[in-house]
Amino acid sequence: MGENESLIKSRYLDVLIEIARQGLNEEVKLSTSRLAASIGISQQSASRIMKEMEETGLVSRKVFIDGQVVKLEKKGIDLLQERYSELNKIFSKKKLKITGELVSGLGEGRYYIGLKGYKKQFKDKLNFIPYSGTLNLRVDSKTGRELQAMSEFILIEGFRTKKRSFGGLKCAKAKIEHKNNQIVAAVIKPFRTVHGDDILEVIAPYCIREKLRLKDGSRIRMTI
Amino acid sequence: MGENESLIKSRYLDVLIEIARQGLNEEVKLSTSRLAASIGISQQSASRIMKEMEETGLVSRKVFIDGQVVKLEKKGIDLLQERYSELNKIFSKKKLKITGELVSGLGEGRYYIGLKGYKKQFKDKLNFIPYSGTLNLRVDSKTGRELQAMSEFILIEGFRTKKRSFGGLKCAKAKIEHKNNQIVAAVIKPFRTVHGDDILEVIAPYCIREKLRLKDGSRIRMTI
DNA sequence: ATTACTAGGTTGCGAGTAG
DNA sequence: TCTACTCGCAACCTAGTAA
Repeated sequence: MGENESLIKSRYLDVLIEIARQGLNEEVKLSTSRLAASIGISQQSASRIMKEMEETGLVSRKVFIDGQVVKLEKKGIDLLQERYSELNKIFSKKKLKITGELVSGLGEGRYYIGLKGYKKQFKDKLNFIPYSGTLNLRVDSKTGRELQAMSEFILIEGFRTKKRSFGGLKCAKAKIEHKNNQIVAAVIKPFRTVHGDDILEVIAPYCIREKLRLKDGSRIRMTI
Repeated sequence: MGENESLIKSRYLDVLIEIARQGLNEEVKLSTSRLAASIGISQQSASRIMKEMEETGLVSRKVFIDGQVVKLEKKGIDLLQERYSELNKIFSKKKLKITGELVSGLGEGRYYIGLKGYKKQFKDKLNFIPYSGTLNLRVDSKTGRELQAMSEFILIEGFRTKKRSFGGLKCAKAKIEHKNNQIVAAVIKPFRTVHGDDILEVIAPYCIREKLRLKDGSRIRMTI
């Protein structure tokens, strides 16, 4: 029944790159033995793979008695571009440097963070179990908005108990900088909150306020 | 005899990317089944592959009874970065747009291009057999220098006959733009030349001057 | 010099399952 | 849940070779 086997073998990517090096939008001469040598397989395998890639529509070929020319097809170029943008996302993550001033909260953070419905998600998604309490930081509102504009948030889902429902929140892993050390933490942004953009709620595996002997007005630096 | 098998399987790259998405320099939780699901293999294969990658030194792991955390090692990050820069080179090749004015040459281009020692290399490396003659283009010297500064040249080696030796040259594939068509060509840059940076010698599969009915002073546009 | 077939060995895969 | 073992079978590899 010839199922639509559209899974692309990882190996194909090596070949696509090898072709692309020589030309992205043109026919290039690439013999099976040269390809074989450059990606470290046998000439026979190179031959088979190029045939497969042609069948899959990644490349088109013109095979002659004394060689072949090959050209990347849209599907092949798309695959390369997808990989490129994945890697781009990984390596060009721009770090946000934030400086803020410690302020008093209302103390309700302590209550919410402790709830099981959130706690398990924090553990799974942030990779630490937060201390039951939040650190409230005042930042200038430009920085606050920049943070809001960030795309890469981790989502913590809301949940409901018999008595009431609790809203979701998004958060971003952060590192608090302190005497050349970095302390793992996270900024949380509840979807429903009383705070404006200029107040950040920060959680961490333990009580930062005590650990770093901070008091209201202390300045804290963080990277996100 | 346990040879130093340091060939990296293509599949490993998929895994490295998957880890890197979650954190480049930190321990991340990544269960074998979640990895399996996200790159489209079985849990068993994911388990085997992660073990292999640990042995190869691409990642380090801490395996617990109920999961594992994994962290990219230098070798793993290097591999990702290498790939990234390969793709970067491919996609961020900045195209040079050149406009020039046709001028008369000394006619010696015709002689050199025709020599077998060059001709075969042109065929192999440029993918066309050039018409025996060059098109001389005057460009402004800023453009000329930009071209010289380009990194990606194809090298044509010099050679010697019984009588004399002929010097090498570098060249760059180019497209001549003419009435919405692009004509394959190449700019050649002999290492020893009488021309300054402001004169480009262009070769093509046929006589451009006749084909496009050009005469001295005609303006030509090219992308490299 | 090419491409690519066949043949037979090797590696990789994942279902089943233990811990 | 988790990791990871065994094992049968499928996929993949390359040497030899034809064209």
